[in-house]
Amino acid sequence: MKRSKENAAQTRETLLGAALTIFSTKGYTASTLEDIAKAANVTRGALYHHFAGKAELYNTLVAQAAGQPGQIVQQAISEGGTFLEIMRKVFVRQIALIESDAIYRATAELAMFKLEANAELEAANELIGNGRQATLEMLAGAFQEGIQAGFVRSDLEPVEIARTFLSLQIGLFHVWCTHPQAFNLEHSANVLAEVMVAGIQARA
Amino acid sequence: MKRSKENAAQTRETLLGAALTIFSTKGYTASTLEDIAKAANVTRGALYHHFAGKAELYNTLVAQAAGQPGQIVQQAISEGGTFLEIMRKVFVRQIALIESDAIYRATAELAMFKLEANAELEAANELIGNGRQATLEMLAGAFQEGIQAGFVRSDLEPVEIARTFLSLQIGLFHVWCTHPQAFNLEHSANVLAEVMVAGIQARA
DNA sequence: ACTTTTACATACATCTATGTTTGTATGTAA
DNA sequence: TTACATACAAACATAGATGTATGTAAAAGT
Repeated sequence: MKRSKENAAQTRETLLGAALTIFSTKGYTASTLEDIAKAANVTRGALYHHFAGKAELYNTLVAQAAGQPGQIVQQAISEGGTFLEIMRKVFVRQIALIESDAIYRATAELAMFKLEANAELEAANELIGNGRQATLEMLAGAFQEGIQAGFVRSDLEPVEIARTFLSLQIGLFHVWCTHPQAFNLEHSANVLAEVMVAGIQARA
Repeated sequence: MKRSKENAAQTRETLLGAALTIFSTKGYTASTLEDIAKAANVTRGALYHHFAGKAELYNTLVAQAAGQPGQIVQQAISEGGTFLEIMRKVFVRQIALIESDAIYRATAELAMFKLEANAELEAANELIGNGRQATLEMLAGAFQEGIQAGFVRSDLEPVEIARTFLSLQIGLFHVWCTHPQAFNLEHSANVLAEVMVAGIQARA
């Protein structure tokens, strides 16, 4: 039984992973610190050594995941291209993130759809809210430019279009979370992007 | 202190209402039967007399709310009209249901976005899943007809369009639940419906 | 080589929710 | 009007989760 510094860091990571697994399986509230410790092959003593409690575990997980969507939008915008290309790119990459990164996916599902009201978790919720707000504003800015450049129909407010975009994404994620085996996420994402783009582009 | 039959039925209703309120406020798992009983001005004895436990309270609530979305779709389709009219109608009525019926809204929010994993609640989840499946199929059928009638572009599969429709609705509901004060639900719903319809209709 | 932390395990004390049981007043029916 | 059922309240017994306090071996610093 070694307990070097690197070993301790590993234990910490293992605990975080175990926490995510247990949270996803049993839900946050019903998850016991004993469950998590056992899944990480340590005792609650180790858990309390690394984290103040259950809330800190959760907040740490969310902090790792939040911000990624915003980064995608920022990155796609900075890469340039026509407006509609950017939109598709963002949509596709968000979906790719969900499909490829199991940790992000589980965290997002947990935080967005599987979390009951909890005063202790305000910090994480605020983080998520801020991230979404930032994403919304970046998207709205992009739509604004798209309108001025003549790519996007001008009868809709940019913010509303951005909200449509976000809603579509979140809704698809939700539907897929509830019935993952019912359809192919990537395929549906392409259809949604297609419909969305067709719906907002300026008519010839 | 009367305890006639009618009075007992009233107590039962009060308990259900209190349960929804407490569930919405504290989340299902963290809600205590003591909390619920207290909110209904009775003791846990009364609660256990009317319901087997917490799960039965929840299942009863969901049973009351599930099926309403499907009814809206069915109703709108049976009323006839052009395809795009039907689509708008469904979208608007769903949103209206959410805005006008506080009990439905709270139940839906609870069941869709605020419920942690729980084996006891499978019955309710299945109910919801079946309802959504039925809605999806009805919508897909409508889209199929819309395509054949030439209203809807023919390069998309009906089921995928239906999923787009559902995702948009659910996503908007979710975004609104997390930031109810940030925007006007009805207004955004109209924009989404507009974008959606523009995105799927056959090009001239 | 000695001391001091670190990284945990173990044990304990407290609290809270649950389910059940028992008690009782009132309504209802024979 | 008497007998029983209903609708609850109150008390209890149990289990499980939390936080903390203590113990301990190995690692890290001196």
